Amino acid sequence: MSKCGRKKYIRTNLRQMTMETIESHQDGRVTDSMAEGGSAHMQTQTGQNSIPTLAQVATIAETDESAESEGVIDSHKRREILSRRPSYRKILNELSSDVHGVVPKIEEEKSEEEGTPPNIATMAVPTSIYQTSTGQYTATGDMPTYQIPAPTTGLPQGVVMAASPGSLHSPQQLAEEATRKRELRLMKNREAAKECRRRKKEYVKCLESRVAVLEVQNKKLIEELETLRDICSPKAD
DNA sequence: CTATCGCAGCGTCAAATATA
DNA sequence: TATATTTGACGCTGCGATAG
Repeated sequence: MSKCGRKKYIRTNLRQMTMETIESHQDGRVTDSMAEGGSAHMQTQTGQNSIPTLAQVATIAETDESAESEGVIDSHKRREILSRRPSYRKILNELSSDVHGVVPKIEEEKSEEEGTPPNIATMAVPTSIYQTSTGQYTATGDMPTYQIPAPTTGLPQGVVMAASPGSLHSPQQLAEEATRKRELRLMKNREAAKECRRRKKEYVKCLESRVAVLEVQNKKLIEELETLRDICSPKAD
């Protein structure tokens, strides 16, 4: 693996560790029990648990160091270990149903009916609500105000719709059709990847703001506890 | 000035997941 | 179940910071 690729791999592990930590703190459950119960996590279709535990992830990161020198772990094995989590949208929605007001909620896309401009979703974020191209989010943290170009609903300019399959005759036409389909697929995936990365960034921001909120809450509760202790058990002087 | 590093973003592939 | 969508992983590029 290249230096860059490996760096990103470790980063991914750290993200999973962070999520496990945050979610465990959120509802007081330990990570393993979350994987078992009806939480936001899910199992893959093959029945394998999609969530590596903290220890597993740490082990992965450590073993990867040695594996790099040995050149042992291939990408397939990694994929098995780091199998996919639910989408960011899903995770956030799950979290938001647990803790209202603390976690932003990603709603389904309905910008068209709500009369938003065709290409720009204005992000007026005075306090705790912000909107994205995929819908409306709420957040308690200090979210930046910015504009996100809404995804184009139709095909981008320059894309010509396919002729009906029945109209194709020669092998050359079939090849052209295959090429066109591939280009269309690549273009759609390109856009999807951009959108996915944008969602991921929002997701990370939401988690960060949530951490900030919870830290403040924690601090207040500790102070409150100290106060109550002082009241209940005054020092005998 | 040049080499190196760290980071962010992009395009692509492949697999997991969602949906019709 | 077939198809569409989503996202992790990878490799690559460009940019700014820093050391030599």
